[in-house]
Amino acid sequence: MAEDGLQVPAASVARLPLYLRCLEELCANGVATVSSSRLAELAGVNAAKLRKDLSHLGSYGTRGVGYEVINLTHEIQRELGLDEQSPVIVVGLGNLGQALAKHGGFGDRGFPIVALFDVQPDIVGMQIGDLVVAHFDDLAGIVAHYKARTAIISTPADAAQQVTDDVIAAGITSVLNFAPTVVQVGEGVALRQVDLALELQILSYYQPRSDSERDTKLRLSV
Amino acid sequence: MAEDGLQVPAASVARLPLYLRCLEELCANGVATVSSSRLAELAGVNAAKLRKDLSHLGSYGTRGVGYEVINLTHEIQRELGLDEQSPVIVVGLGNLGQALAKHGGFGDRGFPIVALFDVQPDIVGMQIGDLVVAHFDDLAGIVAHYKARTAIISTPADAAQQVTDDVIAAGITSVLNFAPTVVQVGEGVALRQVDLALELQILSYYQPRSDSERDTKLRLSV
DNA sequence: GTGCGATTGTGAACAGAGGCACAAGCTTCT
DNA sequence: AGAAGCTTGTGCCTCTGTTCACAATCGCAC
Repeated sequence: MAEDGLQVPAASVARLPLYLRCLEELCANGVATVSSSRLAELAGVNAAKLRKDLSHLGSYGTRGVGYEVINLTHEIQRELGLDEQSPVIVVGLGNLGQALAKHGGFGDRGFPIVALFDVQPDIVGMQIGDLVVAHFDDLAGIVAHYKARTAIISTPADAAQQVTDDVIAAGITSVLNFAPTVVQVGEGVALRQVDLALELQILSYYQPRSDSERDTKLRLSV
Repeated sequence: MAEDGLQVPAASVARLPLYLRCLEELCANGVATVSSSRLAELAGVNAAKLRKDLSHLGSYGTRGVGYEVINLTHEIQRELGLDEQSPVIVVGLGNLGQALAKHGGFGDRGFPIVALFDVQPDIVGMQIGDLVVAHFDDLAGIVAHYKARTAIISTPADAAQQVTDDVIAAGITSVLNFAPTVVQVGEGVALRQVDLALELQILSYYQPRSDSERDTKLRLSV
């Protein structure tokens, strides 16, 4: 089975980029072949789970040997649709937005940031890295010009939904939302939400505590 | 059942802060009471799931009426251990680290940033917001002084594991890792990992594509 | 006080993800 | 060529998480 994924489970999809990152590191170290157990160790997951994840995109391992690093890298990239560069825009250039715009990790991984947008007069026109912040009113033309399909939203919470609607109207089909609010998108648009403060609050629960009526609660998060 | 959670499922714990954020918004708008269906709508989840999540921390709703916003807010905060402030340190003040240090969202939610660390000579001594970047060598004393228990790691990938080990040795029990690498922590230390580029790669999979042998793949992410 | 409409809390069915364990298959050594 | 030793791919079982559907319970009106 698992000919050519009719469907890769969401949980597997979320781990594929992780494997990819590990493979790239192995490649940089000149490793040509890797076993599932070794790769699983690097990724911090169970070896059987890793093999099952990889099996969803076909049989690219060799029994008795392992996986060819370069080959597997390419197969994961293909499955994820990372064969070609995917231009990204950033909307909202406060502290976080500026950091994201300057962050090299996106361009390195096939997501070059091609345009920045804001509405604040003191931010529009500002140079950040190689780019100059454009006004959000000019969104549609610029998105079309660069054929950008992905938007990073790092606006204040109260603007996020309107901005999301606008970028989708301009042709964006993937949205990564950093604004601390839930945004809604229609069919055919992919969405992921990241809230930094939320992560700390989740961690808080797993802090060893003895204050409350609870005894001890030490557990590892995932 | 669900007297006082012997154990709240991890999936529920991860959603509680989300509900909290929605409740705070309702509170700011002067709403006193909310039904599970309304709150679920705001949080973008199923109403039954929300009720089950809340049931893990006791029965704080009123049948026929709903939940008292203020009361529920407090109960979730208590369950998550957010009753008191939890000081946070940031290690690694590159672009992302600086943005996180200046980001107001942490302090507002009970996680005041009390110290910043780096090792680069041109960064140590720099003023960021109200704080001056300390040298990582001074970690132990400063962590002890502020009784900090949470660390945000935003160093380069190759330094992340060593830094993690060091902050844990200094008394940190919760780690939020932004470095693009998997770090290991021992028993009794809570860990969450956030990789921004990884999020874009996951989104990439759900982009409508027709290039490959795959037909159409439009699905909503969660 | 009784009845009615609304909403919670939860049992039970269902779906998805995780992990063990082993057969299948490759490579190497003799 | 045959045997031995790995490692993959996967069937099967378990466990966690999700969703439905409904009884229990509340406030309110009359």
